[in-house]
Amino acid sequence: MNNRGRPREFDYSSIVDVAMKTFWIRGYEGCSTQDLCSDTGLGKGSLYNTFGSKYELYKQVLERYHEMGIREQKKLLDAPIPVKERLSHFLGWALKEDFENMDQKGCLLINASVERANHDSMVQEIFSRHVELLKRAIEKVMEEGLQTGEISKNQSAEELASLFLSSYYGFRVLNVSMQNRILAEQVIKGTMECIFGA
Amino acid sequence: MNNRGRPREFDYSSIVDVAMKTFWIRGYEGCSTQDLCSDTGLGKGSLYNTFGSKYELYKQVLERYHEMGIREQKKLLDAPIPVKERLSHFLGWALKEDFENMDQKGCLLINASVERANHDSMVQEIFSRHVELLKRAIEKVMEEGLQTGEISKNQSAEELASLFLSSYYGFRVLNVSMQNRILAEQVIKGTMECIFGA
DNA sequence: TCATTATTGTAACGATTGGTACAAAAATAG
DNA sequence: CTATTTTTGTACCAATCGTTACAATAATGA
Repeated sequence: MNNRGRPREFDYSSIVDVAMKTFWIRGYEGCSTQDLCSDTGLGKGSLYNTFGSKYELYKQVLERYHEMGIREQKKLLDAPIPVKERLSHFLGWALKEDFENMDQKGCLLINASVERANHDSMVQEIFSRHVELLKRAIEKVMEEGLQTGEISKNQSAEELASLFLSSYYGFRVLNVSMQNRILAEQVIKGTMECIFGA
Repeated sequence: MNNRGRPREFDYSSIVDVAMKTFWIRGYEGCSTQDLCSDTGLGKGSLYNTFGSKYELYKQVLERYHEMGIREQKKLLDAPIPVKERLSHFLGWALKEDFENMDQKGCLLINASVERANHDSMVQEIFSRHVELLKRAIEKVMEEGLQTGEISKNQSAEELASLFLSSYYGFRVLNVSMQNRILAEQVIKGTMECIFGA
C-alpha cells in the first residue's frame, strides 16, 4: 500500500552525496538550485518534491557530513594503538583530506560554519555538536596518555585537548588557502612535539 | 586643473570601512550591492563611479583589512616586553576581537579565505601574504625566546611558530561559532603552557 | 557668465535567483 | 482494464542580482 505511484529514478543518499560536493566547493550562497540540478541530474520537480527546498537539502548534507566525519574521527582516535600514534594518524588523515584531491575543499563543516554559523542556528548547532564530540574524543586520548605516562605534562587533559583541537582547526583552514605541504608538516611536527616532546 | 567637476560628498576610506563591515557580516556572495548602498548611504551611481564593481570594492576592503590587521599584530608581537607576554597579549587581543562586539564576525580574512580562496586568486593571494607575514613575525618572537632562554624547548623557532599559528587560526574559527569563552580560555592556556610550561 | 568636468540619484537593463504549477509518465491496487 | 498515487520534466513566476544609462547637479577654469 506504500509502493503506489511512479517510483523514484534515483537514490536519496546518492543525491545527498552529490549535492554535498556542490555545496562543498561553492558554498551555500555560492551555488544555485540550477547548479544542484545539473550536478545531481535531477530536474527541479524531483529536487523540490524530494527535499522541499535548497535549505533543507543543505541541512541533510551537513547532517550526513557530520555523521560520517565524526565516525571516521572517532575511529582514528579510539584505535588500540599508542596515544601518540592515534593523534599522529588523526592529523595525517586531515593532511590527506586537504592535499589528496585537487578541489581544495577543506572541511565542509568549517566552510559552512564560517559562512553561516553567525546567522544560521541550524549550522551553528551542527558545527557545535561536532566540535563538542570531537573535543571529548580527543580529551579521552589525552587522559589515557597522561595516565599511562605516554604524555608527561603538568597540564590537564582538557587543556591539552583544547590546544590540539584549535591547532587541528587552524591546520584545516591554513591548508585550504596556503596549499603548502611544508607548512602543514611543520604544524604537525610542532603540535606533536609540543605535546610529547622535550 | 584636477579639481574640476562636482566634488565627492563622501570620504573614500570611510566608505571602505563601512563596506568592510557589510562584507564581514554577510560574506561576499551573501551581500548585495543594495546592501552596500544602504549601509554606506551611497547611491549606485556613486558606488560604481568610485569603485567600478562590487568585486573591486571587496578587494579594497580586503587590502585595507590586511594592512590594518598586520600592523596591529606586528605591534603586539614586537613590543619590548617578555616573549611570553607578547604571545599572551596577542591571543588576548584575538579573544577581545571575537567576544567584545556582538556581531560574531571573527576575522574577515579567514572568512574571505574560506569562502573564496579556492577559486579566487586575489583572495588567496592576500590571505597568503598575511599568513606569511604573521608567521615570520611569530617566528622572530620564538627565536628570541629560545635565545634568551624564555623558551626551553628542543624545537626550532619555525616549528613553534607553526604550532602557534595554527592554534591561533583554529582559535579564531572556533570562537565565532562556539562563542564559548571557557573553551577559548582553555585554548589559550593550553597553547601557552605547551610552549612555556613544564 | 559660460563651457567643461565630475558626481549624484533614479530608472532601468538582461540575467539569474529560489520556488511553483501542472500535465505527462509510470508505477500499484482493485 | 480503470482509478489512484507519486514522480518527472517543463514552463513559468515574482524578486533580486550586478551593472549601466542618463539627465540633473554642483563644482572649476577662463
